[in-house]
Amino acid sequence: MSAIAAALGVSAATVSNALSGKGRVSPELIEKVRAKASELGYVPSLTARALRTGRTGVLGLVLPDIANPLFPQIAQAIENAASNAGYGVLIADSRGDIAAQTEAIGRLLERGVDGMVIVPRRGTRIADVGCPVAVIDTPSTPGNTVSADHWDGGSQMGRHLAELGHRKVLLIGTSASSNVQNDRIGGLKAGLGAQVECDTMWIEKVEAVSGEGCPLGLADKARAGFTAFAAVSDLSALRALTELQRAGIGVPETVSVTGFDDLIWSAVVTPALTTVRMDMATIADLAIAALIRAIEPEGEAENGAEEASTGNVISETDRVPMQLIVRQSTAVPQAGGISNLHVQTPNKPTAGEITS
Amino acid sequence: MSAIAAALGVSAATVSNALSGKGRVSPELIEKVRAKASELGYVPSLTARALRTGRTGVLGLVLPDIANPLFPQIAQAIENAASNAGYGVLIADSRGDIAAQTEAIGRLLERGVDGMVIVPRRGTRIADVGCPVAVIDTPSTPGNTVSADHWDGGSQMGRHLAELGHRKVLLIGTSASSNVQNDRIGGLKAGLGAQVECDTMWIEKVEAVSGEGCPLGLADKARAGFTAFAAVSDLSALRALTELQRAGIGVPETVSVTGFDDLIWSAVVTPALTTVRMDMATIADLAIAALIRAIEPEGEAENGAEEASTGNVISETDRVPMQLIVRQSTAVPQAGGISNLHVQTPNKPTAGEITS
DNA sequence: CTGAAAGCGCTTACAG
DNA sequence: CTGAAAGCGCTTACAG
Repeated sequence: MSAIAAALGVSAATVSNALSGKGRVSPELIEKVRAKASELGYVPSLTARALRTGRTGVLGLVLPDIANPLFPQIAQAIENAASNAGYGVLIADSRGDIAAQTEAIGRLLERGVDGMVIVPRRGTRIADVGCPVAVIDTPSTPGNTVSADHWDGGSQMGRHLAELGHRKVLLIGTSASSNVQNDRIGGLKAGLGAQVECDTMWIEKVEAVSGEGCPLGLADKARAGFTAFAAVSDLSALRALTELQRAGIGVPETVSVTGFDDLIWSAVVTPALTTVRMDMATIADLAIAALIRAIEPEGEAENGAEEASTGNVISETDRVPMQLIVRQSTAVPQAGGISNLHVQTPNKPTAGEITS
Repeated sequence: MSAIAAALGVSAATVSNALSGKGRVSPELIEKVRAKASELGYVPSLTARALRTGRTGVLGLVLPDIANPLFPQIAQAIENAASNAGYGVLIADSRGDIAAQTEAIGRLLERGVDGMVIVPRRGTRIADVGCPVAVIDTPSTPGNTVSADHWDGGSQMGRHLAELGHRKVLLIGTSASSNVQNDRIGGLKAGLGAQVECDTMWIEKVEAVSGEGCPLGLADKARAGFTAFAAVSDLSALRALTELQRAGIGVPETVSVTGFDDLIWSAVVTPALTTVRMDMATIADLAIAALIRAIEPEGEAENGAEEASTGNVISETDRVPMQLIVRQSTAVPQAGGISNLHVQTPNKPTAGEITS
């Protein structure tokens, strides 16, 4: 910057004003400064700017566990939204335990992030940290900022299954203390309606398995009359699908298996999984926008409503609809259990049918 | 810092020296400064330090595609290694195309990262950027800094399959231009040995499928005598597994399916996948260590050898061994194709057997 | 062993 | 419309 100022015989202040468009500088000078800047390959020092303005232009992303299969979707969406808004993204891994989450938040704070996006660990309530925070959890969690409408996603799936004629459905979850899972299950039950019988099975996470793995007894469930297995995550759905297939139970002609999240493999397995997808791009855009509103001093006076009792945690409770992605034509078999009524989808690959 | 100095009646320089242990300050004063600092809840401004020292303490992580299912493993390992070394990690997504990769690198550079870890897109040769770069690709890629020994991983898998008696193996890859995949396939062939017949099938990535998906014709291959399907990624292995199961071909009693990378679901499917795992923790540690060696001015004179013709790209070509994880007891059936010679693994979950 | 001074590169009131 | 000055919070030679 001083090089530009020297070359042009003007002051650094003028160069700064010209480049930022803040101060009133004559159009001709602005042009000259710009030209010189690009000629000299000028790259502003964001560090110096940060020291002066007190803002680093960096946002933190705190996740319960980076190893989570959903992480790629989240990270990609946040990174994209942030970089469109001119912000960088620093990652922090809570590695499971809650102490590590606090520590991770602390590290980000030390690095001077202007705000952070937190996907909290189950049951964690994010307290007031030293900067604006957008929480992505579920609409039913207090202090949530923006998230997918998991309940609605569940209800879409439930209606879909009910419409296909399923009357006995097994819901599969992994954590009864997860707000997300409870919302999804609540939605599923509501969508299935009162005349559909359903049970909920809470399964444990598998650490390491060999051979036949850790069977859930799903074949018995199928024999007991369950025709649909609705998992609250694609990972559980995949576990169910392979266990059923292995037991010789045809999917989807005998039973249907559905998941949640549209993880990368769900379109790739045979048969592909019917699932519900979060609109992470929109969620990320809203989260970043909320953060920026809190960070950048808008001309207007402060809204007041935004920063209520939660302190820095922005509570707006935006609900972003989820998308049902139907990949199996999971019509329930006729009473009697004939297994080949199912109309095979042609082999030519076609785009997954996406409903609303 | 100035608050501490004022409270103690010393200079800011002394506080700085006391806290950093650089200058020679009397032990008693150091203690007093420390006490005051923690009493005042002093948090040093990393921004100011960065401006002064020219180093930000932040490393960039550039990935070909954050949506890649391997991303969680990589990001977690890098974040962990970096934060142990006192560095933060800024992420950048190349979102597939090569222009975006260049742009992502540029954004990180503008933010003043001290160095970066790049997992390059296939076929990309990382040129000299403005800071130290550690490249994670394959040992056979020129300019590679550290990576798993994919060839060795393949050969471990090949030997394993050969020992189990497989004599006709189908290798499955998705990209003939990928160095990683070619290394893995080269290793597989070498490990299988000359007396094992093998074909390589290059399959296309599935964008979106519905119903029966996009079958690879694997059932025909099984009928043609292939008894093992060795994919170079767990994703392809999963695709193969579900397609074979769907076609009524028993895995593992009729054919075996193996993958690579030990992605999260590979232990969860039935039957669990035999796979090969990268030691990402070690790879990350080596990458970060190499970066730090290049960033932090060690007392000694520069090594010379490290920064050869590649400019800032550190070429050390460390090979980190891979781990074979046997989850299926995939003994090949007796000649004649009887399908129930396979000894079922007991249902009790046991830890996956990990070999070297 | 300790302190005064300069400066990293910017931006922001404030004068002119 | 343009410039001189101060200062963000640190660290690093250099004196004392």
